[in-house]
Amino acid sequence: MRQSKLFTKTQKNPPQDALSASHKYLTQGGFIDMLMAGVYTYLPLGYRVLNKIADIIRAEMNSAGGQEMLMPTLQPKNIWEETGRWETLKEVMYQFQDRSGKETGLGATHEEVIYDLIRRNVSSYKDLPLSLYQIQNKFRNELRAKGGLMRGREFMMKDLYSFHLSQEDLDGYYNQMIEAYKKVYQRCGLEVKVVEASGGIFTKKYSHEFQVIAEAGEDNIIYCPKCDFGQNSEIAKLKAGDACPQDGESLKAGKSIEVGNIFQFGDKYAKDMNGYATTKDGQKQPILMASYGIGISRLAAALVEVHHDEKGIIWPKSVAPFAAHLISLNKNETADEVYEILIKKGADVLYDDRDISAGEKFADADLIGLPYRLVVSSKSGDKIEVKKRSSDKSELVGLNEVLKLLSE
RNA sequence: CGGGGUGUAGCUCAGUUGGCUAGAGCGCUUGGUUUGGGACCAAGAGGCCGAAGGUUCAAGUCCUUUCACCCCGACCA
Repeated sequence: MRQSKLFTKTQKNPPQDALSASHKYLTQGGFIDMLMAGVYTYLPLGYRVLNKIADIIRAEMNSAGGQEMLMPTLQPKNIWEETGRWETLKEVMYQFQDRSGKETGLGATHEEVIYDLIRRNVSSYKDLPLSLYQIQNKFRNELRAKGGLMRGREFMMKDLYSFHLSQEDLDGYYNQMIEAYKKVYQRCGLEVKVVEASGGIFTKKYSHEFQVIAEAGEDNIIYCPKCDFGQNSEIAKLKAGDACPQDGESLKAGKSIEVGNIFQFGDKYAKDMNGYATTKDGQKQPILMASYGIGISRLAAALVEVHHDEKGIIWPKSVAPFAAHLISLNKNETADEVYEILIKKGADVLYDDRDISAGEKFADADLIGLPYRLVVSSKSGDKIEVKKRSSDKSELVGLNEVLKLLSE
């Protein structure tokens, strides 16, 4: 991508009322654009990040047996009435009448939709267990949207639902998903705590949250600084200073960002929505369900909260919108040639070919935060100056080495 | 929804006790000089001062209403 053709430009002045690092840098760098409070356009750079995250999630969900599909956002009242959630969720769900007067809602979550699908399509133990997911925008009428992508009214989410005929089977898959989630965050470059939490108004059963320690977070947790153990302060029986039940380390208290939440519904939906399947020996058994969510747009915000400095974002390689930022200085044609070669070799490069001063290019590169900065100028001769965004040191290397670096 | 704050150019903001044709920096356009950390010169374009109503000879400025955004709280798959 040539930066001269890139839709967005960076802003020299960050939006004044943006306080969190992610809100500030994502806006300033041209990753997102606010349409209304809590509702954002994902601009080309931002959408690339979300897609990188989504691809990692897809890979891990698929290898855990998940099948991707896409459910409707527009939903009828009747299925929500079956579970009583049309009423209990009315604060957070966008509900309205269409022009014929029919009560309709926008999807805040999809248990009702998917369970309706399951009860009509699953009738035998042979069809189970089953794991289905989607990546889609969710709508929640938050009392107060805040922090850019941190808490939106429309936001991108991966939601997976699993179905089982026995609690043992469900437990096993639930634990498998915890491991899959850990892999997702690890691959995205985030360190998470697996936090015990309440099921809220949605389930009486226990649930787990995946929390990233960050000052900008809205949650308070007790956590182990060494392992991934944690408890949400809402339900925590342990205190800071107590010994971690996993490794005995002294626990800490801190603010965190919830980037994932999983929980078991057990047979609630089977009872509310009449979902049963026949077992091998002809018995009718309730189809158990568990839900697993990852807020993708919030995850992107959390990444920025954790990976930034005073100049801008420092994207981990796996989720960066491009692998490298190629910069041409001193109006030389070599940079053009280098760009063409890199593109031909399949490298994922943003090329700053604009006719502006060096300082401006460096400042933009720091703000946008691609993992590698490649400078081609009269000074570098036939070499390329490579600098990691996370480091101050640079070195001159040949084109082949650059290609090797980018393909790692 | 309670508390606090802000709406003036694309962005960040200034605008005095109401007073002439509403300003700056950045960005944008044109021309030129520059080119390793947000360069410089010159000439331009760009505003119903968030909206509606009111007070006044006169409103960006005062009053009322309303809309929007931010922050704290409450809330929160």
